[in-house]
Amino acid sequence: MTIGQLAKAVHLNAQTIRYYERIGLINKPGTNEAGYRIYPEKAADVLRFIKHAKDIGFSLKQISEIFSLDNNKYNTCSNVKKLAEEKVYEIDKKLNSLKLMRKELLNLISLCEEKTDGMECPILNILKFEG
Amino acid sequence: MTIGQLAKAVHLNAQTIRYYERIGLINKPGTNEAGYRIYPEKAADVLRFIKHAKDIGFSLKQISEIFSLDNNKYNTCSNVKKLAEEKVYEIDKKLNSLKLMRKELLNLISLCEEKTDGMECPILNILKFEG
DNA sequence: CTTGACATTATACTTAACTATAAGGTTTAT
DNA sequence: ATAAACCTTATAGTTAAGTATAATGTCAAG
Repeated sequence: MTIGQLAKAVHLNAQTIRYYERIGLINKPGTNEAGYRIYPEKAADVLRFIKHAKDIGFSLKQISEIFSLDNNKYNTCSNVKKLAEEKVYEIDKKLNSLKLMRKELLNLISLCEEKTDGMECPILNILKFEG
Repeated sequence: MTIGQLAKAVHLNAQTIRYYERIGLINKPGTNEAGYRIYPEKAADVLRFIKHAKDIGFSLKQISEIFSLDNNKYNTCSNVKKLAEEKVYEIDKKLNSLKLMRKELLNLISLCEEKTDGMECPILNILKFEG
């Protein structure tokens, strides 16, 4: 498939895909006689993987780290596995931060619910400088 | 406290704090006769809140949205509460994405563990274009 | 057989979030 | 009293991650 078809399939624009190629995040695909990039099915999976990883807060550089093992002659399955395990650990840290933030917000919300007349909004109170 | 002291307390640099003030994320504090910014204790809490929110993937703009209610004469406690509830919802979406990604990674890892001799690394296999 | 929708490269612009530099004023420590 | 370590504003530079533009080539439909 061409870059335009791929772009449509994964909801990215073609520029972005070329950009990913330029920075070495994805491999150069083969081209047809006209020099058009022709992508295999798998390319869409890779791009979806990237989008997904980005959505949850991984940088392109971090995503590259996972992929880069691919270019390394010395990589063994266990190296790759180790990196995947590190990413799981990073995800766990993010999960914990999010859960904490969630709890704090719910806490603020419940303060609001306890608010009685004449009292200032407790959330704003916490967020203001000159309290 | 001065900007330097505040910066040290929250592990940000002073430039960043001034930058936050410039973009309107935080309020201008009062100044002493020399024109030095003098911050109240609460400023550290606010900056910590910002760092925390940033860490888990909120942009400064999104954080501003929470704070901006502060400058709005019409804001009532229930508006603020509503926004906090929306943020909880955003957090929940992030949590779900992260959990999914975690599951996918663990899945890849278990494929590695099932790998037998002569087989290519299943993770790399999935991430390669020309499979 | 030409018009419009695609593709190519190369270069420049944009936004977010800093970070550094310059040119100067103030405070503290010796 | 003078040097170091702070503060001020204003301006410029940086990195990440795109997005847009220009100039040109290719392909498919009427």
